[in-house]
Amino acid sequence: MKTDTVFKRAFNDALDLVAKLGDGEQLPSEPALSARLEVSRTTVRKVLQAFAERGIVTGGGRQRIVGSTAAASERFPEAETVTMAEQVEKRFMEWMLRDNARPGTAINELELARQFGTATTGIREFLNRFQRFGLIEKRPNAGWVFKGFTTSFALELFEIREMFELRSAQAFAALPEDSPLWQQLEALREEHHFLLTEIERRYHDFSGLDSRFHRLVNSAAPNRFIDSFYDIITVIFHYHYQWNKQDERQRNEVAIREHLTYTEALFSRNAAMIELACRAHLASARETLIRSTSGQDPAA
Amino acid sequence: MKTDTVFKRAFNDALDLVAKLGDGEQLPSEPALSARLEVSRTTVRKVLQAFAERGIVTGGGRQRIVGSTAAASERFPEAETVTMAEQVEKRFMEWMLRDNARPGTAINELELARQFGTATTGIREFLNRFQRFGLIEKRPNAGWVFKGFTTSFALELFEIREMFELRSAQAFAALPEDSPLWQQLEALREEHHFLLTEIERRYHDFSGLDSRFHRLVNSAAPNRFIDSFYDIITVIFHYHYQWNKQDERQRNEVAIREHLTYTEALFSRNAAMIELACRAHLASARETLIRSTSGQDPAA
DNA sequence: GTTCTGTTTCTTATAGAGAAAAACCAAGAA
DNA sequence: TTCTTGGTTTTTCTCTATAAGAAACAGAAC
Repeated sequence: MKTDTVFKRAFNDALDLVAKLGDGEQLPSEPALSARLEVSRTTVRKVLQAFAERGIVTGGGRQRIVGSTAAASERFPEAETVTMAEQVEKRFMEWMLRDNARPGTAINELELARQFGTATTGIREFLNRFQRFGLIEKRPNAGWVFKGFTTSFALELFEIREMFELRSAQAFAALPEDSPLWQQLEALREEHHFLLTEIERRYHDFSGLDSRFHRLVNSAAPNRFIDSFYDIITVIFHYHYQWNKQDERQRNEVAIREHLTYTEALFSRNAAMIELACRAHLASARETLIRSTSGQDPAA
Repeated sequence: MKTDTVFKRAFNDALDLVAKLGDGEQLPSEPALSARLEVSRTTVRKVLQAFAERGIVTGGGRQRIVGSTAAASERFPEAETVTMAEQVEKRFMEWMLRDNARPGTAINELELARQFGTATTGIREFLNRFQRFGLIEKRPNAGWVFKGFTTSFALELFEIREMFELRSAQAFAALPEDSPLWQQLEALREEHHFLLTEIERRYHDFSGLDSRFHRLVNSAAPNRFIDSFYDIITVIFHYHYQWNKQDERQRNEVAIREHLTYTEALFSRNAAMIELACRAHLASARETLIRSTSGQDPAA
């Protein structure tokens, strides 16, 4: 059976919306809500019905009014708004990174399913998608092997990343003066400066900024394979950051400064400078990743 | 329920083996057969039992002898030896390339399942794996869209391919004199020459040679992401060749000559020559692919 | 005529089950 | 001791089923 996470998330979102509208106000139409909440009208109607039952809205048909219980109404817990597939991803990444799974470990669909409390179907689906990360390998009819979060993984990942990023950075520099990307770059520069002033308190926010920065650079000359590769980077770093807190503040501060140098170089449009700044930044990012790999490559 | 394609394929293979042994000969042990046929001993035993029932082998335990009916025994038809997943891939690629599906077409799991005569699970699994080809896109809770086998697909594919191949080719040139890869390259050169002499009759054989040649170049400095990307190339070309027969003989002859120039360049270890030869070959391969794309990119 | 709601139909996400294949275990033969 | 076979357990592959969610349809309201 499907989980009703979509409904629950929409319910919570709609609750915020209704609270913002205030008591006695008229609700938007179903199609309007559907667009706003980014779910189908079917789900909107289900939410609306739940609201009616709880007295959050009164009246029906075209006359739906925000009721008095709206503010007091209970939300669904966050945990119930994540889809099964997302849970599997999260749990698997934790298993891999936090429990420090050894290279060569056999991955057992059935066992993972039991451990995660889901059906095997979901595990299989995840593993099939996850295959492209280059961390697991399938042996037909005999399960999967974990290849290990090893040094050579990090090296291979960064070899490609460097090729892609250098290419995109040069493409960025070649952008016409009036490209909107320059303004976006300027805006990101501001954000970097701002984060630097608040670094003590908000250093965790760098992760998201990092991703947006590199995606912007990559968007100068879009290529679906590069985008897709960047998805891998993003996921790896996302979980990696959550798990490796060592020197986080300092690492991030260094990275911000590197981004700023890199940004300068882009604005200068000087190919040599760009290459230098880009290489320098990637080299230090690589170091960080390597330091947290298991180090042990499986015997060939 | 699982298909018994593994058993049937093993049965056929074992039949070949038994025929080669000849009447009255002793069979290898179960573990030996398991290794030879590349299936588990469980399957070997099932085959052996089937052989016993058909009188293909006589005796049991450690004394299994090839019987007289071995030569006359019926094989399972090829069609029954391909696994469901392989069938789905084949049918889907045909749907995409041969039926010339339009960019933006919605892909319906249920409909494909009906069309291919399989359960939806298998379709889902395939689509999830196929996602990395960059030809389809998932919209959560609402199926998949086919992005189209378009010109920009071909361009993006070849942009990456060129980056990877240039890098690998230079790495190849930097290989030590005594690397075994040089001999393999020499052997492939021979094969190219030989194929050229028989080109009229055997031009279809180029496809496999092409794949082996480029994989050899890539193996100079292994990188899992490059390998994985090359899997995509291989599959695309495999099906593309089956479908686009136009000028096949001539195209392949040109490509063989390009490979030979490319090989010369590698042996020369001259970076500039290598780049030139590699670029030239990839450019003509790209042209071929572009000519068979639908050409119509979806409106942005 | 456009936009809305009520209703119906179709599709996706997930669970569950069972046969095929692999992996394991123990006892016997070489 | 090492390899082989017979029997048992575990895991993968694939199908079926069903609630959740999207999409299509039709009539009503603006």
